Order: sequence, then C-alpha cells, then structure tokens
Amino acid sequence: MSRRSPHTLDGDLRDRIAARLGEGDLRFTRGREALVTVLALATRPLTIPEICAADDSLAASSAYRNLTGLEAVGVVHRIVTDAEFARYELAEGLTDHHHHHLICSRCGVVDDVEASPSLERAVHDAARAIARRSGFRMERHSVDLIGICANCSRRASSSAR
Amino acid sequence: MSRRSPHTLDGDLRDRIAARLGEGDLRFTRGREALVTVLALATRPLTIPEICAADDSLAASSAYRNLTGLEAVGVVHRIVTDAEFARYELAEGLTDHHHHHLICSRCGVVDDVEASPSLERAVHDAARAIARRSGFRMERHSVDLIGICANCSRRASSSAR
DNA sequence: ATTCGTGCAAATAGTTTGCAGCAGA
DNA sequence: TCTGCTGCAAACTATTTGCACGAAT
Repeated sequence: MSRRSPHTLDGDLRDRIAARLGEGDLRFTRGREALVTVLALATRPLTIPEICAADDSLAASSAYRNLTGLEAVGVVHRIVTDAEFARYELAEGLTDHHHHHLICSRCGVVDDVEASPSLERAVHDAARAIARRSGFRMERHSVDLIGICANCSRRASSSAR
Repeated sequence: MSRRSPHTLDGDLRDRIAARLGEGDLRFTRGREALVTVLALATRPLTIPEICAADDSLAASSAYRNLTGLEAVGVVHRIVTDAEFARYELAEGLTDHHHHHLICSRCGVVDDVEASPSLERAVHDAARAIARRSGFRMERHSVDLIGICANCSRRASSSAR
C-alpha cells in the first residue's frame, strides 16, 4: 500500500523547483524531492498523513518542516480548511494552472477545478475596486465552493450504512 | 480595557437568534447572548481571545463550546485561516449582508467587504457548471482576497521600528 | 570538511472535554 | 425542579522544535 516514489518528476518542473530552492538557500534533498513528487502526482491537495502514506521514506516531522520551507520559497501552497489536517499542493506558479477548490463539508476532501475566465475577470475587477477604496494590496485570491461531494451524496442516497 | 457588554442587541436580530437556538434545543443564556452581542458589535470576524477580552464574563472554554453550538444552529460562522486562531462572525442569514473577506497575510486580520452583484453572478454560474460536470452540490461559497492590509503596508513604508 | 537536513522524541498551543456547582425554563 | 450551562483544570492532537547523526555541496 505504501512505497517509495520513483523519479517521476518532469525535467522542466524539476529545474524550476531546484531554482526556487536555490534562491532560498535550500538544498534539493531526497526528502524534498519525494514530497514534491508525491504532490505532483496527485490531482488534489493532500494532507501530511496522506503524503507520508504515499511514500514510506518520509517522516512526518520532516514533512512538516520541509513543506513549511517549500512554501516559503513558493514551491508548494498550504490550504487550511476546518478539517483536522492542513493540505498541500504544488504552487500555481509551477503548474501554471490556476484553479479553485471544491471543499466537501462532509468528508473534508478538497478537489481542484479550473478557473473560468469570466470568474477570474470578475474577481480581479472586484479586487481592483476594493484596493482603491481601502488600500488593501491583493497578492492572490481564492474561491472555494463548499458543499457535498459526489461521493458523499451518493453514499447518503443509497441506504447503505 | 475590558468590560461587560450591555443590552446592545437589536430586538429583531435577538428574536431570530432566539428562534434558531430554540430549534436546536439550546437555551438563550447570558453567556450566549454576550457572545452574540460582541460579534454583532464588531465590524470584522473576531478570534476567541478577542471576544473574551471584549467581555470579562466570558470564559474561553465556554466560548469555544458555545460558538461550536451556535455554529451548528446557524447563528455564527467560523472562519479558519492559517493564522493561529480561528475567527467567528455572525452568520450571513442573520445579518442578510453577503460579503467576502480581505485577509492580511502579514498580521492575520480579516476584514469584510461587500460582495458585488457581478462577482456573485460569476461565482454562481461557475458553480452551476461545476455541479453539472462533477456532481458536487454547492451549499455556499467563499471568496477570499489575500494580501497586505492598509495598516501593515503603511507600517512597512514608514521606516518605523 | 562543513553546513544543512533527517528522524526520533519531547515540547507547544489551540481546542475539546470531565466534572461539580449554578442557572434557565 | 430538573436538565442543561458554566468555569476550572486536565486531556487531546496537529504542528513545532532540540538534539545527535547522516547527507549534500
């Protein structure tokens, strides 16, 4: 069920990560590469227990420490919901794939969804207006849709359990 | 600096809160009234330490317990960011004042901003498309603008400190 | 070599909970 | 009255950190 991740990291992505690590005076160690590889393979943000389960060579304390460092240099992004664990995903600047989140209020799973251009434009317009009015300088935004995921609503409708 | 909140709760609001408490078999106690009063007086979501500081009669453990209960019956809403404390505000259904959040990544303060109609429409259109595609059933959404608040950027530009 | 990263175990801190007395209906 | 609420202190648990050893440059 758990194993060690192989060299499944795209060369270009790997280079950009190495560059950002270098700027922050962080070495490109096996542990950090394993973390990033697990996240790159995933299609949704993962919790630290999930990450460690995906790769036996990862210790939880180092995962916490490294993900904190990786976030500081802009390689990963931390998502905190009201679920018990925080979740991590590769930073958008690396995957250049801007997206928003579908958060299931029942099971806590977070899924990625593509951002539509019209939604993006609306958010940016709103942000500009707000900045002018209040002096707030926006760095990024997040749009979360909170509800019940397909899995949970399927499970609820079948009389199971 | 700290005190006890007076009867500063609008009658209509008070009634609606009492109704929701009743539906959940929760009594309208002094402590719960104090919590709600502090939140109603605030113009932004507050942390539990902030709430307790605003009213000496509130014990932290009861505040946690009551805010959890108040959230369950839809009187308050909990906002969790990556700051150290969670924040609470009155539920939107009570204030009928839909808004989004400006989150300062430097000091953690969260401010409310009015939601613009065009932004709302864009979010709802996006949600409908996603629901059709993936079976996710949206209950609510949140739009957060993350950046540097006016206070923090003012403090940074003046050479102070 | 020398500095930084790692894993383990112990510490920290926000939040939750058990319990005995008090208050709301 | 009688059940539910309160405050205190103790328990929980996600996350952080000290330390001694191993690895990256």
